[in-house]
Amino acid sequence: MNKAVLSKAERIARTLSSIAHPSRLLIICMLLKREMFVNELMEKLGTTKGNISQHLRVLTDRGLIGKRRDANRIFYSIKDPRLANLIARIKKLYCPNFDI
Amino acid sequence: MNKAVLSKAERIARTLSSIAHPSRLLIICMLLKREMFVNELMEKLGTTKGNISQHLRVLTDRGLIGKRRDANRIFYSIKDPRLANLIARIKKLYCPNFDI
DNA sequence: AAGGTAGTTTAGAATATCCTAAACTACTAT
DNA sequence: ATAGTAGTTTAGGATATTCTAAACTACCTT
Repeated sequence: MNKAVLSKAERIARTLSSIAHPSRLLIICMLLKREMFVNELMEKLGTTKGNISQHLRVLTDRGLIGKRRDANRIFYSIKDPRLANLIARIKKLYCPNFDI
Repeated sequence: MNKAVLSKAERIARTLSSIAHPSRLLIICMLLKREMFVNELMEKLGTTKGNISQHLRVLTDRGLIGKRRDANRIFYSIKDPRLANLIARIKKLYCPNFDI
């Protein structure tokens, strides 16, 4: 197997891995509706701020989401709106009645 | 966060995880073109048969691929052809020039 | 400046994933 | 029956993820 192909597969796999976690998938789904700040996400997901912050960093590092500060809140949002289509297709294929 | 929603997110994440590995992603891409048996995949990916077999089991357990035996070869193939659309979209989004 | 609110980072333990090597099973051919 | 081919399974160690708890940074208000 060609080396270039392998490294591309690695890149895609790395990006997919960032989506392939229940909390991060839910974060993405919520952010696709509107930008949110950490405390909001924390309450919705029922975990700690530290944990949310770690997941947000994974998504930020992979370039899926971005952030902006407003006073002492930090708002997160989806960077590429085409992600909506991908998520929609994933839902449709693997969990048709998943509506969040 | 609703418990039903969480378990659906877990199910989707679990499926995505099975795709989110370089070797398994490449296996899926190759199987989307035609069914293949283990030795073929092994040569293409340049790894051991044991390793390939383990990856194939992950994909089989998640229901992404199926198998049939022909003599002493076991042919693997994609179960749901709609997976092609999903993979195509993933490629387009995260690695436009990934052509395998 | 002091205290409160919002978020990040770090350290560490628990768990999961991955690869290798070797043993094992299933089928085929002679 | 024996040997060869194709594939699976298991055991293990190595590495990566994940969560929790606690410390830390940044901004705001009074």
